Amino acid sequence: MTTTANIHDILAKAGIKPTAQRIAVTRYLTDHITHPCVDEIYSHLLEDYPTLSRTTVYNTVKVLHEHGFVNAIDIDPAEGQRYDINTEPHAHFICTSCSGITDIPLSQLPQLPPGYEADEIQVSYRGICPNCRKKETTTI
Amino acid sequence: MTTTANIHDILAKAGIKPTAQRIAVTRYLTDHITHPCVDEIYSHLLEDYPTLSRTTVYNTVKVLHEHGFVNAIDIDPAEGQRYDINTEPHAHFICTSCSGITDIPLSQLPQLPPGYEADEIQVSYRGICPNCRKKETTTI
DNA sequence: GTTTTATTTGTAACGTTTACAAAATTATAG
DNA sequence: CTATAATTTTGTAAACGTTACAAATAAAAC
Repeated sequence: MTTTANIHDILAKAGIKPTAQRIAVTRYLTDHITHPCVDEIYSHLLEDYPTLSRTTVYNTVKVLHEHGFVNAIDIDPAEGQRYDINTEPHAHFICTSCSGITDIPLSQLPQLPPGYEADEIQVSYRGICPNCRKKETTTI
Repeated sequence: MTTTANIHDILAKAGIKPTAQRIAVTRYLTDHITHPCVDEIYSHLLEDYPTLSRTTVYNTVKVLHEHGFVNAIDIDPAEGQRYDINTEPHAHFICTSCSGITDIPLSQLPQLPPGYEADEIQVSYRGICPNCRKKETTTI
């Protein structure tokens, strides 16, 4: 279980000053593994931190990303960048019907030709998720 | 070889009225497989089509995408969506040093769990390309 | 040739993100 | 403990890619 105290220590150990705002953002990301965008994090935290600024959330996810604590995932430029605290290699399935994002395990990573070395891999699928396919066939 | 006449017929056959602008945009994409963004297409075509509108380029790539003639690739939300006339499954290697995008063959597609069916797959790597790695080791 | 339809154009607006400076907070030194 | 310095947060303004929309243009249908 990732408590506030844990997050405090993890940030401090990485040289990131563990301010209340940074802990809150990190906590939101660990508690909501739904690949939220900045605005989602911001509006949810606003209830508990009424003075929170959107810029602070942008700054924080940037710091977290630079330290490798989160992955920035490029799904749709139109709706803003999303962030994923799960940095284990895995794929994302984006349902074109319900817009839901499902984590898909990657049994084996696609290989790169010799000479290339990757720091980050992103694999994303687009299609109809099993849930929406079910609805389609039963209601139509 | 893909001539203007070819493109004309391909668009017409798909039910897309082959206007001069649409042919020009499609031609640019077939001649420049460098995954250009809308603005790149627009500014290059502006020389030959001085009245061309950015909106027309947006409209055209949208139509081409809807008909499956191009893939929209999500690389960096900050710099706009890129388009790829090569719709064969392949990966993209983005060099964090020179920002170049290299096409990488995909020997085998990552598998999806049962129940999922994908219309589109995107695989992207981020790292240092062989070219930049060479420069690093020789100049430093 | 006139009417209808489709396309192009240009401007305005939208949403996400960055730049920036002022305010607030936290750390450091005496 | 107080004064100073450094860092962080905040809020506004601006940048950027993109979309909405209506007027202008071009093409098609009759």
